[in-house]
Amino acid sequence: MSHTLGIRQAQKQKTRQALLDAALGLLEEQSLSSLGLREVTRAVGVAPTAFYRHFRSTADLGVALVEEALGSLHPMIRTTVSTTGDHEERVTRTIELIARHVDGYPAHVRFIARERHGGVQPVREAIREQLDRFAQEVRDELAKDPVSQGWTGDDLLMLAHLYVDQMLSTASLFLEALESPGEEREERERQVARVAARQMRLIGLGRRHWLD
Amino acid sequence: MSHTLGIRQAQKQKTRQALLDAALGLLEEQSLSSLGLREVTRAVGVAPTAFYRHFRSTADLGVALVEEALGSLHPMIRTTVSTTGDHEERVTRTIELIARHVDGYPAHVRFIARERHGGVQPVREAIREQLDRFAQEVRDELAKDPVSQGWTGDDLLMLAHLYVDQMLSTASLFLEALESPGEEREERERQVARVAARQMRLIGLGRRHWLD
DNA sequence: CGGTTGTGGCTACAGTTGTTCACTGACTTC
DNA sequence: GAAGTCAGTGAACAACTGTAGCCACAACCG
Repeated sequence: MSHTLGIRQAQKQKTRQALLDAALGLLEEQSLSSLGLREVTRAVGVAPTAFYRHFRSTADLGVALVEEALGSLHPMIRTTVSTTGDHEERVTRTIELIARHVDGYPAHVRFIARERHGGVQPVREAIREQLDRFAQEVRDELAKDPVSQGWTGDDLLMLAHLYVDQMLSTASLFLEALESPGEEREERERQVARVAARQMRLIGLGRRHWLD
Repeated sequence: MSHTLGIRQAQKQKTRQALLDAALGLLEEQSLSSLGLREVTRAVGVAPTAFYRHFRSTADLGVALVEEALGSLHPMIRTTVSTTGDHEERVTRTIELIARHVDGYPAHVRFIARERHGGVQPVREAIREQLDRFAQEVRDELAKDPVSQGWTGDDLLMLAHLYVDQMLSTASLFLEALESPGEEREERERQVARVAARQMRLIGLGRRHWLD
């Protein structure tokens, strides 16, 4: 299926990616609704009008960024939730994975947290769509677990949403810890991991006693 | 203690409040980091320079808005968490209260949800400060409950944070429901209330089995 | 090879922005 | 009642914004 792009298409993808990267960098200290098209092109080193060859507007670029930040995350979610082992083990592994992802893609995480409730409607919707998909996937994995016997699909979905929200909230806290002055950082990361682990453990307890 | 303001001070407070109100209105469809000072003064009907008599910058105005949106909410939190009755009853009453608050002050709720992770650092910090205070207050109320016997202060605080996050997330969902086209609105509100109630019930279950 | 396509550059335009300065005139204080 | 304070005004500034029209030139296709 993979068609080798012509030199032309390849160059276009390259500048497009440069625009996305530059925008993501600029969004570390402002929100999308204040991001200017000229600002982005200036950072890349292309003419302002070149922007239109790739995106209709900055809102459009924002939607593309959502895809980039969350689109490739679905397989990761599925495997994380479905890994075997006892509950305690799964909790620590999930949190470790979140921490690693935040370390690897801090700008993406910040972007999602910021624009989830941000001022640009199409971007908000794109994020909500992706998160809803996450919740559905988590529910599907939870359904396979023997603990879920007797649960209604509705209840499984509400638990899945709780997990997804919890994961995103934890990611955001890891991000804050990441921005701490050097010496405090590790300590704050450990504390975030500790609190998050106990919260997930508590939710897991509620889950096990749901049908009492 | 309450000193009657002179006519002058009263007028000043009045325009200050007008600026805050106008800003809150404008922030329904954009984020603080893109809010212009001239935009605000234009909406109020005063000269741009008048803005400086009240705020150093729009970020400064944002911090004032945080105070207005959350400052007066502390007594409400305390009484809500501490009300007597069985757990089920408390859950539905809390959610009812959140729904009512979102109905009464939708712009404030939107502002907090939007700027909690927004692009303006001083505002983010102001919100975090207030939410941390909420968590501490919730912990203090939880500590009085006999169910909390044997709990460490640390564990109570982590549970309190879970509750606060859950409340804010629920408020944001109510807000989305509020913006639905007329006929769907009530139905979506009911669904949000139902899911939120079950999530809080599940957390409550985890809480009761924490020390097993 | 020759014609077509399309990415990106350049110039220009009309609006907007934050901030400054000197100012007015109603209120407050002595 | 005179002197002082200070919220709000108006004009001017340089810098910035999104968008339009036209052009260059490298890559593509027949």
